[in-house]
Amino acid sequence: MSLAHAILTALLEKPSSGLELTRRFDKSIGYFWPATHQQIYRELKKLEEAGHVHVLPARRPERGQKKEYEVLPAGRAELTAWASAGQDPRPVRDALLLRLRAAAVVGGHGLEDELRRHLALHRRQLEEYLAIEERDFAGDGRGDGRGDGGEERDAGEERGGDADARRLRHLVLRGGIGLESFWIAWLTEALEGLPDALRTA
Amino acid sequence: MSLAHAILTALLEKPSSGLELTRRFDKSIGYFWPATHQQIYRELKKLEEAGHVHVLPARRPERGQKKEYEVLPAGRAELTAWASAGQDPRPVRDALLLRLRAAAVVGGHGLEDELRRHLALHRRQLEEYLAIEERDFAGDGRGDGRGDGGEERDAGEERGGDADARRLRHLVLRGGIGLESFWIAWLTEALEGLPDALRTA
DNA sequence: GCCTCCATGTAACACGTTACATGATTCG
DNA sequence: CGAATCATGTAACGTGTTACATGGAGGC
Repeated sequence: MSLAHAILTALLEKPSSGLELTRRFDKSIGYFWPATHQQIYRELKKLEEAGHVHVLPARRPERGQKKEYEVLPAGRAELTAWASAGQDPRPVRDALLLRLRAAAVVGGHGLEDELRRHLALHRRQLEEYLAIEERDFAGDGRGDGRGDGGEERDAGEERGGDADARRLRHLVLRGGIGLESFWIAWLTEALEGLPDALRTA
Repeated sequence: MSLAHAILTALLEKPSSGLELTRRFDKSIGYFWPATHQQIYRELKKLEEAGHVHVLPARRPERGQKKEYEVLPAGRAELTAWASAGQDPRPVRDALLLRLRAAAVVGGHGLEDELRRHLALHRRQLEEYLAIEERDFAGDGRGDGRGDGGEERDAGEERGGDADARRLRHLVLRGGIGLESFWIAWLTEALEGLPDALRTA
């Protein structure tokens, strides 16, 4: 039920419509829990049925009209409980590792290009994260910062924006930075040691 | 369709029944693409319908009797193509990062314990990987090794067991080691900088 | 009027998770 | 014979993915 809680978090930061949520996800929470608008609509409906959110009654309940959602006390309570609950990490599922494993058995030309392509993707993502860090947490030490990863800067309210919240958001961002850095290091190592049989040229 | 290809890889290394595959997954391929026996049975059925594998005709097609599967040429071709194909990395989905993000908004006592618990889990996984590396790739430099992560040592055949395959399997294992090491480092950093408001004691 | 964008949604499918069902074999 | 274990399988559900449908508003 992680998506529901991701939505509650985003809605607490700022009441929004479904599409607005989708766009905000794309540049913040979606970095570590992406979602399409279909998923979000589906989940908003369930959250409403559960009494965790409701539509702001600024009239207009028709199709094609914006519906602004807001978190209800029950939703906040649910999120608070979930944030502290125990939950095992998801098992790793990485197709690239799997493909290397397959290549060990059947070979695989073109793998070098694929590794380079992934390396470029991870470098781009890392740059994006670093830019956010520079913009929102400039001058902060590790584990301390302001903002969460580039979202709602325009909103300008920062109602939960005390130092602790700031530190937590920076910590999350540093998680993303560390992950991308790991993949870049691993891919670089992989490309150095790749058997000639799997090289492209 | 990664699971299907994971199964093809495992079956090429050694023809097996569904349950045998499940058990082998648990200590090798399952480290980066876990699967339950239900998933594996479902997928084996599809692979058989697609003509990628077939049941060895050592009689016994009844329920409750072992069915030994083997990869057909079409299955090997499919796997070879997949191993070289392009495929974007899956987006990250990490609930712990999400919960830290939620805690930045609604708080969350008990998070410290949860971080410590995850730290312990990742340390255990790292030790498991390192033990495998020590056992199967002892003395090898980075990116070169023998074995893939602890499986089928008993099989003793290693038909694809040339130096390249060995190196690839070691590379995959080093991926796992690197990932666990990253999480350990990040969790340690997180625990150091955790706001007092989120600590358990 | 038409096209584009905004916004909400439906439908169908793929895949992972969990619980349970059923037959065969072995061991006490 | 009963219980445990091996082995295969069904069923139901949650969630992620992809494609498409519908209506309103603004611009040309």
